[in-house]
Amino acid sequence: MDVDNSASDEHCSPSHKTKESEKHHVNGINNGYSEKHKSHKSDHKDKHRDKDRDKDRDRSKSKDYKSSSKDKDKHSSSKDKDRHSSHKSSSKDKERGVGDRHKDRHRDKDREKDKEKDKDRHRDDKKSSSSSKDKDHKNSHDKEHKSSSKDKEKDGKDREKDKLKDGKDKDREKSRHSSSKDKDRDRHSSSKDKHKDKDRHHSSSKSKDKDKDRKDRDRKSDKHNSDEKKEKRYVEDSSKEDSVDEDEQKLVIKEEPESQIENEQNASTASSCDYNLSQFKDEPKEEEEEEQDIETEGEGELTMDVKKEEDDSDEDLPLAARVESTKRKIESDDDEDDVPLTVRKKPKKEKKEKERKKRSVVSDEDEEDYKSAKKGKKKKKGEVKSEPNTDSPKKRKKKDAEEQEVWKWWEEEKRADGVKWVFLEHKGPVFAPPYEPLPEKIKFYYDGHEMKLSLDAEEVAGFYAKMLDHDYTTKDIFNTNFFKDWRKVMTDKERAKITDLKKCDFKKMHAYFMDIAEKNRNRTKEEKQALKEKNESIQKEYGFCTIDGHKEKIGNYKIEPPGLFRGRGEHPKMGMLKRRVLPEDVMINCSKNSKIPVPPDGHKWKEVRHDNTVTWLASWTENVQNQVKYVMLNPSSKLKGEKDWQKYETARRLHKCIDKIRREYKEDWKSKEMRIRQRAVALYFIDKLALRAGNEKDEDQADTVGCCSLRVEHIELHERKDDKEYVVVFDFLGKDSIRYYNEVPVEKRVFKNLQLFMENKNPGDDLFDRLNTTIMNKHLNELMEGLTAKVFRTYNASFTLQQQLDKLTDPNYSVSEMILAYNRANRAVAILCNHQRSVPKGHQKSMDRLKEKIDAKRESIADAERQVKDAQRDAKHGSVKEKVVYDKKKKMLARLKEQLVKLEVQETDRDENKTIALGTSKLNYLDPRISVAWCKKYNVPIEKIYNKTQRDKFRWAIDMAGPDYIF
DNA sequence: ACAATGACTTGGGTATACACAT
DNA sequence: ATGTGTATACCCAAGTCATTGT
Repeated sequence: MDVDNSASDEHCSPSHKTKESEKHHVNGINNGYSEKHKSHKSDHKDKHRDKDRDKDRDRSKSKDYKSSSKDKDKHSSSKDKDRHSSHKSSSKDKERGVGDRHKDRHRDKDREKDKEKDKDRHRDDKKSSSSSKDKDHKNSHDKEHKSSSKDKEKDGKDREKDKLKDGKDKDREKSRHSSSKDKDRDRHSSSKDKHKDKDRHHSSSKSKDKDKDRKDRDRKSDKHNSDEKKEKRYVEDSSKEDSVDEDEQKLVIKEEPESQIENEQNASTASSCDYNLSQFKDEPKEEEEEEQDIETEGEGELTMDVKKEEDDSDEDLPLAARVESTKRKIESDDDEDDVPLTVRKKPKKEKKEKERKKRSVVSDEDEEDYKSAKKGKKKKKGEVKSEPNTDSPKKRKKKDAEEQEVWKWWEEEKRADGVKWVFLEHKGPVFAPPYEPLPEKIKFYYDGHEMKLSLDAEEVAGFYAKMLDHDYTTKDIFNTNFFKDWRKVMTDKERAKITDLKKCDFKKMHAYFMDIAEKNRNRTKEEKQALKEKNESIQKEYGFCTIDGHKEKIGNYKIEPPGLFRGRGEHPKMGMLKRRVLPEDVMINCSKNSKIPVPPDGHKWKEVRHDNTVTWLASWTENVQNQVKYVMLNPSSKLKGEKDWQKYETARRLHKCIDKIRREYKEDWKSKEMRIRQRAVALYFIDKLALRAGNEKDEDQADTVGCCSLRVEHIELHERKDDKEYVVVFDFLGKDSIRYYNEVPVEKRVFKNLQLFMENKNPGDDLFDRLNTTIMNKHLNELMEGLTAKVFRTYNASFTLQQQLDKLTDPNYSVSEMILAYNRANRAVAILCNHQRSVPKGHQKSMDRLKEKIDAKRESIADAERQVKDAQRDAKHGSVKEKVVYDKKKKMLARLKEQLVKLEVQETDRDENKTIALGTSKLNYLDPRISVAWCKKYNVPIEKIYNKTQRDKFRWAIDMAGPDYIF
């Protein structure tokens, strides 16, 4: 078996996958891809609003929501009402306060819901049935839009399937009504939001919440009726099952609450698909056949294993790979690097405590050392500077500036402990400029009347006014959140008067801000220059720090200014006020004996710390999401660079054992234990499709998922689709609410497993109900030290790049063709990682222009060809002069042709790139040494691949990697 | 044992700088 | 020289994952 082949053919192979996705991208994204996907999402949300409204109606009986009820009057359309109710529910959350919410969320909400459920049940039943139909309808509708004309046929099929589904839904509906306890199921099918509240807690999470237990019991008894048969089988099979499943079976059968509380763990684990395994065993024919198939396969693998183990004890590398690894050993000290990297991790736990105690003593000494070291270095540098230089003065200046900055930390020995620095000095962060009040003549109007706002209220109003023509202000959640937070900063008087956002007129303010922006754009050169210089001087002072004797750039030394929170996707907190950060909020981290930054006049820091186990220089807690924000170093710094390097080294270590891991998870697809099967299938997706891990999310964040948090509604199974067998269609919103859509043919066994996982689950249920990222990563770490889910993404991205570069590069290419090849390889990775961007505005226009240019160029080439012919004729019997003319013409023609090629290349490149963002993968996933090696090998100037910033970030790689570097 | 938190990486959007054509 | 379109820098949100606290 050849590593390369197995990797490329079965896993994440961009060659076939790329085409697949590219097709998709071309067909799907082009046609307003992102809009559609947004609407897709909001459709989804809308379904749940119906229910929310009902809930709210009930609530408003007891509680008085002043502003909301008035709002309601203003909203005339029914659509508005729907939205309105949905943000009301989110504002309720906020009223409870962030801190409370975290602690009490589950308990309180559960209780509330329990009470309400009874009231709402009937209505909900109706709603949910209609909404689920609605959903199907909308799905198919969506798909119609999604697919291009090319996919019309496919669409027809889909629609048929949707019809089928409709039928099924109705059936489900019937059974639901016949059931006496249907709360939970209702919640699943009708409200994703609610579902999230607790049912999304993975079954593996062992909740102590009594309410939850009760619900689990309810659910079980639900199933008990319909699934009796299966459970009986359970009893029969139980002896064969392993212990975990046995426990679950007992649980399902027993209905006594006590035993369930006793077995809490299993109670919460037992979910709708608990019987699946035994049921699965009930269709043995096919499975047995398969098992045998696989077993024979397995034998083959086994013998191979033995062989490998013979010649390579610790890593089962095939020959090809071993050559690579030996190459690597010779080429660089990479393998040595592995050692300290791994060593570094080990002692963390033990050491941390010791460190903390030691630090104060040891670090002081060290700091002294470094301080003197710093001085020493400075002297050295001075010497270097004064050394006679043969270059011209200009050059010398430039060179010096560069040389001085370069710190070849990668040639130094690494620290094995968790200490990140010994000496750290900086000037603290830069705060946002204070608020500048509006000029007198710029006014705000409420209900048609001019109104002077207090300073605070005006500032916040200004945040909104600036965004007036942004999409955000059309969203109700945004408006509600903003209005609520705005009212908080108003004076009592203002608050009493301003009760409806719709009556607020920010237009004058908006115009004023636009005017300022316009003026800023039209600044004269001198003004721009002055501004630039001012910024540079600020950067010079605050943008750098001294760390272990070296001056390094800080990443974000400016503290975020106040404003309105702009969450992505359907973020429940969008529009909330992001408070101004004061020095009193800011924690400073630096050396004890450094010059401690001075807070702005009349202020003091929240705290000054000297923690050298972290890399941040300053931090504060942001008020919207209650998250800590940090001031950290620039990517060009040692601290970041070393980590980056380490990341790729981990990925390379994965390369060495990837075959074994793949073999293992394939084996686990047959496991008796559900949790292992789920883990294995999920890992397969993470590996093959480079999915993100998929942590659990709170409900006060946008609803997005990754691999482990996939829900049943996010995949569709097709035994056959477009001539392919066992196709899984993924359609979900991932990080940043970017849609992931992919049709993936999978192994039969995976397909069957997925069917099993999905059995008897509702769309809102977790696909992998026995799995979360913690379990996954724990398992991965057992397979290889330092291995986590995201390493697969790095590994597959980098490996793909290397493969694609090998495949796409022809040594005879011109530089521009080389760049095209590189970009294509880069693009394959971006597609694999689903890195998208919205089509830049004016793309079509610029494409048209490019085409015109190309046409023009063609014409001039044709023209030139004619001229060449003429000149040739003249030259034949003409003088020397005419021959020179001929040569000239020939050269011109060649140049023109070259230009044409360049343009055409540019055209392809740009068009292929319009929906794909290359930057993210280039910056975060591709081992820069691969690119550097490629450049060196084919004599492509590194500047063509990496711009200045990127070269700074990857300086270590540029310095380190030779043309023969292999990932 | 699990939720919460902390630290750090990854990610797309947007304002601005810059390059390039006219 | 100017305008236009693209590339880059900047911004900060949103992930991952390990550790901490309860």
